[in-house]
Amino acid sequence: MAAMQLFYEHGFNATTLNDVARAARANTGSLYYFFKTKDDLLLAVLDNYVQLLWPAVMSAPFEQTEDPIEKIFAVFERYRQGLIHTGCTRGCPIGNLALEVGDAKPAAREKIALNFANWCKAIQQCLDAAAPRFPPDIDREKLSRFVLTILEGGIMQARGHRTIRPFEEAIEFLRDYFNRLLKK
Amino acid sequence: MAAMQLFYEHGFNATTLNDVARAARANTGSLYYFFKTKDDLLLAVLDNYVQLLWPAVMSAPFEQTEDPIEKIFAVFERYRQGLIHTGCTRGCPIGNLALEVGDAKPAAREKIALNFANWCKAIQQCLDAAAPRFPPDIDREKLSRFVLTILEGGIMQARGHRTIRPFEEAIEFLRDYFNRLLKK
DNA sequence: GTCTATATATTGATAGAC
DNA sequence: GTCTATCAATATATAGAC
Repeated sequence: MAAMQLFYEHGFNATTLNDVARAARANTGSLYYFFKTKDDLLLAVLDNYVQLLWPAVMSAPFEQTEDPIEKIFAVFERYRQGLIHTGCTRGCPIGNLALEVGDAKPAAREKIALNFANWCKAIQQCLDAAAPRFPPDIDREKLSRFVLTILEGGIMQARGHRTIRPFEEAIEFLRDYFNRLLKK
Repeated sequence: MAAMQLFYEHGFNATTLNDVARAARANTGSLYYFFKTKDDLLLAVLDNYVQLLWPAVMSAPFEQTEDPIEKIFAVFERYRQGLIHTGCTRGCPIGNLALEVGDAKPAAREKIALNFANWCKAIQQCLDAAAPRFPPDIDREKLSRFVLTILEGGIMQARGHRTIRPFEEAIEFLRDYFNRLLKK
């Protein structure tokens, strides 16, 4: 799906159907055989991201280590490598779309929320696996959302400053928070 | 400045100069007397946000309490009220622009980075004022960026889910982290 | 400085041949 | 299913009167 890459690189509004068709080595007319409107194409892209969560995001980092907490940091390391690889010009495709078209397109926003929720569920699996090490009053579902908060906020600043440092610092603080949270 | 409000509500690319002119009760032709291009208008808007940091963002929350740490949470409360007031459809105008046009327009990105840096500086003033209560190995400049990370990440999820909860949870976790960090 | 009018390009989308 | 051709609308931007 060529649109996925283009929306990721330039955003939804800045990508024309001409761009999409050219990248797919087709013509604009052909696009409309598959997608009724440009918004429909966006929804298809967001559905695609839902499908890609495990194969493209979680599976590799999760296999790198047995420790559930370290799995989380392996996921962050994957995003860190992505930022470095693009010179901190691109971050999280879902986060980008959340802020660009979130409120204007209800159907898209719901799929964005689903992407967020599924991402958090994967992280919560790790937190649950380490449940005995956490204080009993810690809500691990909320904590999984806080982990995403740190990821997205760190990515945003890395892109804003075009340097990986704010993202790396965010990882360090998350590490410090976990250290203070987890039983020794 | 009408463009500021429109970029905030609909984003940069989704706002036309016609929209801006109409909101300013003028005509598109008039806009070009003040701004050479649409990108120039964006830069002016971002400059405006730099000027507004203290009068429109920091001053009121900072005056609400003497405790420097509570000043920070007063700032978060201000953003929380903003989210609630708009039904979680709008968040941080700088964050929006950072992810929508950040990499495509270098001049804009630099002004976005300046907005981020100044925001963090204000927060760091609070952290420095509470310096003796922090562990000596805590880098308060980095911590100020982590505070922004949590703000922006929390706003993003609040908008994605169209509910204030993720933002409120982020505040709770920041509070918990500070509690664990600060000397009793 | 603000207006009207318009140039030029591009947009999302459609029609119909093959 | 993919193409060519094209529509109608809209975009940014300009020219020149007042």
